[in-house]
Amino acid sequence: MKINLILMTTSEENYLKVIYHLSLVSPKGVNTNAIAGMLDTKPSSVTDMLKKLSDKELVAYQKYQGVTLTSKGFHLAKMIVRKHRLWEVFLVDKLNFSWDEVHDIAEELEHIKSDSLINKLDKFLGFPDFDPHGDPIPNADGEIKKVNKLLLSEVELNKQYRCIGMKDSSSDFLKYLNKQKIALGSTFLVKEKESFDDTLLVEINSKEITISNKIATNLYVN
Amino acid sequence: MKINLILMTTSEENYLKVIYHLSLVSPKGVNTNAIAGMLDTKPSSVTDMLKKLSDKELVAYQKYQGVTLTSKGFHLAKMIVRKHRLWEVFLVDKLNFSWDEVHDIAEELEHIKSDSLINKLDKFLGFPDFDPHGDPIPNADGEIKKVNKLLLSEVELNKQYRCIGMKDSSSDFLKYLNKQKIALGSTFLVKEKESFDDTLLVEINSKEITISNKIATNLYVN
DNA sequence: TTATATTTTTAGACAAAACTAAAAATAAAT
DNA sequence: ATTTATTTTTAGTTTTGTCTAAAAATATAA
Repeated sequence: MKINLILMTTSEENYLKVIYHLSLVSPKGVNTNAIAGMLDTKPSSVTDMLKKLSDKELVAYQKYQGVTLTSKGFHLAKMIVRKHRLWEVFLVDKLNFSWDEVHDIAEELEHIKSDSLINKLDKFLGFPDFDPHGDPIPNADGEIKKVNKLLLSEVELNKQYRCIGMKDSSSDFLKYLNKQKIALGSTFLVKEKESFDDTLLVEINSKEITISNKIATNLYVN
Repeated sequence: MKINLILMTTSEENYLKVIYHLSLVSPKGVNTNAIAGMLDTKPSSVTDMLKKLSDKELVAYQKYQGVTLTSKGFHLAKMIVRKHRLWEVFLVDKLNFSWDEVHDIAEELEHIKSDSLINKLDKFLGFPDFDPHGDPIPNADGEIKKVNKLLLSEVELNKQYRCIGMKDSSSDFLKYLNKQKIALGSTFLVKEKESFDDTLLVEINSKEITISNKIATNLYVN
């Protein structure tokens, strides 16, 4: 699929990316308000942009019915996600940023338009499959490595698990994890689950700590 | 000088950069038409932008009299040039782009807004003093390493010189140099100068070639 | 010095992407 | 099935950066 000819503005790319992320949760159709919320903009602005994206055949849009991505739009969205995550790997692995600092910078870098740039970057980084938060990096064809993962809140007691990603990659959450010395690859063993509030007693890096349900529902393990 | 608080659009940055480059040649004042030519835009658009930049106190602008950069504008311009050239080093040294491919990509990368990014990149690259075309890279304070250089067209006969930069860094010129196997660091020895058209007979990398005056006036040596 | 040419600026218009406020459609609740 | 609430869209503005066409200033030439 050669669709690099399509010239996209930064704004269009941001909409496409948000629709992509939201459609992973609600594949039936993404609503205007949800998009507006994610982009910190007004629903009326979203409607305008949906018409534009629809004209470009990147989304299927019916008034009042929400949007879905077309295959073109889906592929393009994955390419933007690919760029974002590759740049995050670069920032952490090569420039020594910490994982809670890279999102905003990658948010800018993802809009640089050059296929050869991103493919050379990919090679330079050793074709990584996952970004610093454990999110999968689509390859040049848009293919994504699937990994079976479950939330820490759903695991069996007294079995070893390994941290492989975060559902929430906000700076605040990542800083909390830093404080608790939880990182990608940390091993978890859930010893007890408090039935009242689902708080977990977890052995992590051979130290025991308690983890709230809110935290546990944002950590992926396998 | 802390002027990172000033938020600049990509367009404003491009104007500032062009005014910087032009003012190195005509320090008395840069004219509207010259700016329009460099940015491939209309003089009327330039006038509009000069007013904007003047309001921000980045340029000193008097109707019909051309512009000069203020110290604020001068520093900001050097920071943009710094980013451009550091990204060029990254593209060539780390991603293995050739020197004639990097300009357009660096043109986009130079507008990424993050001081820590550019300073970490600088460190990652080993604090280079020159970009792949031999142009000096301003440091974080805006200081530029001065090097005494002269044009190949101005050198004495039968003396060794080393290529240290190009006046013209266009892709076409760089491709010509590739073909002639001329690169940064190549050694030149001018054996003859044709008085009629100033064509040079040059020994370069122990091979003799003739070099037109146009080429010779675009190569810096020392 | 007056006429001509060039450069620069003004005035008004346009497209992109956002906004506000009001209207219309859909969903939820009585 | 109405009424009420929520969501979404329309209509009309705004801002940024561009444009064209015309006017004004400056530079060049006769």
